[in-house]
Amino acid sequence: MERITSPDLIRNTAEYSGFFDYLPYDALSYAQLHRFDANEFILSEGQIPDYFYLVAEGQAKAYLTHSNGKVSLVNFLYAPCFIGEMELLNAQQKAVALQAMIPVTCIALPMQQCRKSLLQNPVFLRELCIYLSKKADRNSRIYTHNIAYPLENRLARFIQITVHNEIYSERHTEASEYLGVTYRHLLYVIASFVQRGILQKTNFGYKIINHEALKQLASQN
Amino acid sequence: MERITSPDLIRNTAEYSGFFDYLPYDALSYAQLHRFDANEFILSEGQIPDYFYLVAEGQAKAYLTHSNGKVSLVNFLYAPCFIGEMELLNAQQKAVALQAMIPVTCIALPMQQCRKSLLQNPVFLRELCIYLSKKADRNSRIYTHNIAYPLENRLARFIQITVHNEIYSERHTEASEYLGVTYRHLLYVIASFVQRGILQKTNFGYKIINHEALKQLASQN
DNA sequence: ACAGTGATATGAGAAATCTCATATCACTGG
DNA sequence: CCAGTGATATGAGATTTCTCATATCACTGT
Repeated sequence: MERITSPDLIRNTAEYSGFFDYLPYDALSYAQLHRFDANEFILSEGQIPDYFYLVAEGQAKAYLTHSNGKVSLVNFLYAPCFIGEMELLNAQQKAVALQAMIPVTCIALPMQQCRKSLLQNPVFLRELCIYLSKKADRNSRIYTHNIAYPLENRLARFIQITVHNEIYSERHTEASEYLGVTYRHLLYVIASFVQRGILQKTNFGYKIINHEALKQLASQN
Repeated sequence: MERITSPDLIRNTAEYSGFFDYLPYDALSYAQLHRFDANEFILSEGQIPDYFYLVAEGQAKAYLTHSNGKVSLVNFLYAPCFIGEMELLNAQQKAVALQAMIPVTCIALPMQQCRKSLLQNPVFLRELCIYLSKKADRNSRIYTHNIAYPLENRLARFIQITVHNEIYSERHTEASEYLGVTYRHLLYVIASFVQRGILQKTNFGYKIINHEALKQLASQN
């Protein structure tokens, strides 16, 4: 983790990410930038964070470990988002692990110094409420969809969400974790999509050939 | 739905439920009580609520309809909780349907008159943040558990959560909806529990006979 | 009393998903 | 260059879960 304390850089980042509009001025005066490399752990599981993070750039994945030792991917976090809000609110549960998937840049606010100011600021609290309510809603819908549909529909949807330049290139290991199925089963369904002329394997991923069929599968929601 | 406007009754309810401590006084002056009978719809799907509800008593279930017409149970709501927070925050997504499972009593705050006051009150906003963050966390853990474990573990856990006086008596229709499995499959696993001496069928539900075995199954998390 | 409706219960075959095994490829560090 | 590691890919059998069908029970309203 790299720490940056240059006020100009912090301010630029805050403005660029949109966080500047609702951060109290005195909280911002304590801010640092924390940069994490890809694959670095932003937080390990159960760790109590010293900083409230506003994720300005990057994405991460959240893990939790079940009591039988099995590790599950909970979800992906995409900037702009928050990390540590439960601890900020003194409402902590056992923290999940967070691992950067690509380089991640956070505006880091030390909790001790900033908690009071943040928790008395209605502008900030409203934004936090909006973020949390959307997060809760989105997760509920994802969860409900996952329970209701077989993998082929869920994968189609996942492909639509993650496709870039017509190419689906997520790591199967991560996709299977996220979709809650075995690697083998994911591969089986992908092979089925290829056999059905929906996807075509290329050197750098899978190209979507039949958008309509994919859309049909994805829209079973 | 029954409306009550008696200030004494409203105040008593607010105090009893704990909501009184963080409702702005001026919001409370607009409050009503709304009472819903069991099975009554508190909100239908997609309905934009006129009131922000603080659920003081009772429980409800939340449904959403997928694009293929399939209806899924999203989760159960237990008092004390909120209804309509996304609309209050002007962050509405398509609303889920909410149906009372038992009689439900809500403190009803008209959004138009109360929004401004509520959204400027740090005490209220903090409570809302805490509620939303716990809700998001709890849902994520439930979702992750559901994806990671087969039905027998999930059912064991569900039984532990809902058992009353040693008796599990949830309606199979609701349990199967909630657990995201077919009725038949739920019945199959329950029959398996009975055959294994974990549960015993009685006239009014299933009695837990082997607590240790149930605990073992439930704690695979 | 009876029809209608929702809840409960079982059997059987089909389909989705898991588990295990095996192999190849790509990248990294020594 | 090579060993180690993680990612990708396939086959096959086992297990979990779904679908369909059927029947009975309990309750409600006419």
